[in-house]
Amino acid sequence: VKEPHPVVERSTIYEVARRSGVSTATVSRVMGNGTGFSAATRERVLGAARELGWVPSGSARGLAKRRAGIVGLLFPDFSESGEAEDESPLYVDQIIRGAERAATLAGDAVLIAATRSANGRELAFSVAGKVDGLVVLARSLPDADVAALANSVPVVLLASRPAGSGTHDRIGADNRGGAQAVARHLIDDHGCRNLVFLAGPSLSPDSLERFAGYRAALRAAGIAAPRRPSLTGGFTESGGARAVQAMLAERPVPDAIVCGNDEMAIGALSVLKAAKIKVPGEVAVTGFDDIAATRHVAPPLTTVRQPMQQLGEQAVRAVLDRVRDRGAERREVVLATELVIRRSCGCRSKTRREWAAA
Amino acid sequence: VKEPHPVVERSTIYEVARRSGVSTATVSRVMGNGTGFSAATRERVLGAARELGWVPSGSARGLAKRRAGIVGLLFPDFSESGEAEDESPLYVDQIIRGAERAATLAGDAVLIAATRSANGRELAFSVAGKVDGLVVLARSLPDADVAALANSVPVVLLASRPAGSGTHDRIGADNRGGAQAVARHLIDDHGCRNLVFLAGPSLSPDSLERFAGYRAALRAAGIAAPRRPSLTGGFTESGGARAVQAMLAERPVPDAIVCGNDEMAIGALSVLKAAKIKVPGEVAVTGFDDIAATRHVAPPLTTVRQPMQQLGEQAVRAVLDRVRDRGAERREVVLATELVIRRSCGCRSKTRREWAAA
DNA sequence: TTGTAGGCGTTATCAT
DNA sequence: ATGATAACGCCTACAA
Repeated sequence: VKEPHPVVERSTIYEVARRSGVSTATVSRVMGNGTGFSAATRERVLGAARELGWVPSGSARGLAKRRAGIVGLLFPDFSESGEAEDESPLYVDQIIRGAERAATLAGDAVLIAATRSANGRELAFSVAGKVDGLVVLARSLPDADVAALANSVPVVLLASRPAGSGTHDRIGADNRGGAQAVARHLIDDHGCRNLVFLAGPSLSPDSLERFAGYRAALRAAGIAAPRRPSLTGGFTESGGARAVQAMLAERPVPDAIVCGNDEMAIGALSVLKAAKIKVPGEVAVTGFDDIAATRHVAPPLTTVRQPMQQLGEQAVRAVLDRVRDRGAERREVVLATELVIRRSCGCRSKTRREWAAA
Repeated sequence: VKEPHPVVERSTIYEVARRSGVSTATVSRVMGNGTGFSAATRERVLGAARELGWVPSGSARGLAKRRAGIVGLLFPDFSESGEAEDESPLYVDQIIRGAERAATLAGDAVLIAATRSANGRELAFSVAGKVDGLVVLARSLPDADVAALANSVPVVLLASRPAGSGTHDRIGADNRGGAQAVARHLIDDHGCRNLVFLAGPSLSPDSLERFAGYRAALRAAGIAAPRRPSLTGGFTESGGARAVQAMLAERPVPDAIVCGNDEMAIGALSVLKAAKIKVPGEVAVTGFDDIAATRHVAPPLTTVRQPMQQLGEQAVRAVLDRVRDRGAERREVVLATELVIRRSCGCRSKTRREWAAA
């Protein structure tokens, strides 16, 4: 059976103009929320447009206005890189949501593209042509490619290496401060002295910064800390589980395991449970990001909240601003992170403030 | 301090042509992965492009080829509709991921836009102009608007009302079958006779279908079932919690609570726990979707897996196919769902098959 | 292999 | 308030 499908040959402004008895200029005026036409004309034009199912071509419009009304978001997708499991996908999803919100609010749309294994460079330049500006999430592309990209279109770096990383606008979260805060809490409020840090991918700026904050806290407490993280879990749940498993086989249980993100902490929790090691009784565990699952695991995870949606929002706002004024001063925004105390650190739902008071 | 920012005035094909000593036609050829030029020319052109930081304008290209190389994804965002909490955001995020993957694979990009309270119609038509085709997630727009949209651009419905819903292509999951499967499992394998269904938003096609499947299972077992769900939780965790809370105050604890999605089931679990009602001991609880958190709650949630990424993938594949051949036969795809047995139903990690064997 | 030139659908500048 | 009419930056026959 051959089902007839309504063929929609896209109509043009000319047809609308003819049908409504005006010039294309007038049609353009009523569509471009401009002014300079009577109410009657407006209705006629809108009516004709509706009848023809016409919507102005974004391409033609973009060409004429030299503005596509689209901002791109480039992020890395590691889901095919060996691991069957995605690497902190929730983090990226939140950023996407934030970006979408800010863009829509500004009357723009957002184009998303995940750079995978090899296609990165090519993909990046493909989307660069379609957008007015680009926000590039950390580890989406090699630095050289990012530099080249920035030579073709306004680029804002997201969650990348802080400062000195070049001449681009940059939005990020205070990873260092957040990590330092959890570690300090563990040390000061729970008396931990023997801690270990479970790091993410070695080239993750986030992981690097968090480790730096962790070290700073230890240093401040006069506790020796290794120069490099002793444990590595690739930011995934299974990676975190494996790392802790291995640790258990090699050394005594520490006072606390400070994890580079929530997924790894959750993985840690599960192997600790399987090994019948009590959390937080025998060892405290903390995460980073504050993804939804942190509230559901047992015990609820103490972690550091990162304003993920805001990161996305601020990033597109930054590109949009730069698109409007390419000569503007370079922007560098660091959003605050917040210690979220639950049970896995040893607290019983007390807030940080209550601890301070005690 | 006024930091100088590298101003990137976008260059054009003309400048590249001049700089590399060829015509614009040749430049176009080497960019459009076409053929018809010597290796030497190619290098010269590419070099000039790189030096100028030139990438072909998507707008100009789209206008000339009558193809933007972009497909749009429209989804609803309920996060501002009173509830502070998002409604099953994870579901949408997965679909976005799938859509992105399929689009990138096809050499296209995907534009995302969330329809909120009022902006819906306007937003939809705005993105319609920027894309070659549109996948519209259920409840993004009133039916009338969808119909109007489809009159302007190829539209594929995602997770919407099945069949008869008009003349659009449609991709969905077997919600009915999945719901029927869990319910049957509860009845046949766990001897439940007194079940209740916790529904989502009343106009959610997914919720409707799941309830229908639930009823079918009861009917098949000779159990009376109400025509309409007795409990409603708006697909959110807090909504699910409230609904179960209310239920507890009004009637005896049932044998099982079949939830319309995982978030509500998780909410149910938490109030049940607070009320010291044992799951699955006193009451079984099941979810739908199989989001990540289902594995972390206690007890792990028995649920129905829905291939969320695949939904997104298939949907963009469908639009892309339709863009290529507007006269093609209408497509209607229903992806299979899968019963995922964990502990909240009363099973001890047994698979469905093992139950069948027993 | 390469160049010429018309056209793609809008917007915007001048006129009127 | 409305109409002509150049751009806008690229693609693609058609020629050479």
